[in-house]
Amino acid sequence: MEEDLSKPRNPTPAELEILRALWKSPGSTVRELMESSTGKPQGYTTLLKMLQIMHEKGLVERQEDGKAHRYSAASGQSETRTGLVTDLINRAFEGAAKTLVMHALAAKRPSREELAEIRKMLEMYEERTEEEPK
Amino acid sequence: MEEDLSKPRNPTPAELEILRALWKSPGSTVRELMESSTGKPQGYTTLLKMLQIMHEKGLVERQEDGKAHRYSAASGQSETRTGLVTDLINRAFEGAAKTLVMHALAAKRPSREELAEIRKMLEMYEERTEEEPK
DNA sequence: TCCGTTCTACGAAGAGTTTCGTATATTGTA
DNA sequence: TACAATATACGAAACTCTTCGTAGAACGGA
Repeated sequence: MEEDLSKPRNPTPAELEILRALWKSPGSTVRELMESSTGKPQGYTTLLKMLQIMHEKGLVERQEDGKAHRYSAASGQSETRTGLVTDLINRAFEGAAKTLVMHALAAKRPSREELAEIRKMLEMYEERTEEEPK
Repeated sequence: MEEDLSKPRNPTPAELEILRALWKSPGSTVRELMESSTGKPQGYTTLLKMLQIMHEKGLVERQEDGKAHRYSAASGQSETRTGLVTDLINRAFEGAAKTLVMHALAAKRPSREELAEIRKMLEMYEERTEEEPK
């Protein structure tokens, strides 16, 4: 099968786990990621192999540092999150963000403060949507 | 590996596609699903095999109808959606529904009407959250 | 220089997902 | 009854994801 290098695909669960660590500590070596890992313990070569594959896929960038490599996420956390949400909205919510939002609220019951923040964002979008009727 | 039949796992992408058809037309036969399929064309036995596997996993129920089987989703659309959203919130948003909601709005720009509906839901949750401070 | 440490590279195994070919049973009809 | 159509069951191939063992290169200290 061909590889599509034009746009980065959404990360798999294990890849996302690694990206989370890289967003927190960009420019980490494999060893550093190993030692700061909080998830389930992985072998060193397992993590290395994942990073090699992610590099082939274009999910991470790396630079040499002595004999080791330092890895960073190729896309920002926000972009990646948007990609994941978009995929889920399309696959499970027929493209309707509204429906996903309703289920998110039902699933996680945000605190009063969080609800207020969401409402603030919402009002911002309401104003903006009025101006651009596309 | 052991099978966990206690709670239904989240469906895979191909499984979700089938579930969407079953929520729309419960009690469908394989042939009916084949013919009403809008996605990419699948072979008959491919779809049949998927349904057999989903039956083993407990994702669908089936009843005999003559020599054929009629399939229905084992869980409702809403439950399944909540499961998928919960998984994504945990894996990519550190458990914060608020952050996912913000990205969903950014990704799909809901219409003015949808925004108003979301805000209405939000206000409902704000009231309820006030009453139950857990 | 030699040895131990630490790194990358490579290959492959195991699990899960998705696809489909083939075999077999059942039904309805001429 | 015999045939054609249509159904399920079964097994395996192709693909992806995840894990890790082994090999070999590079570095630093005794």
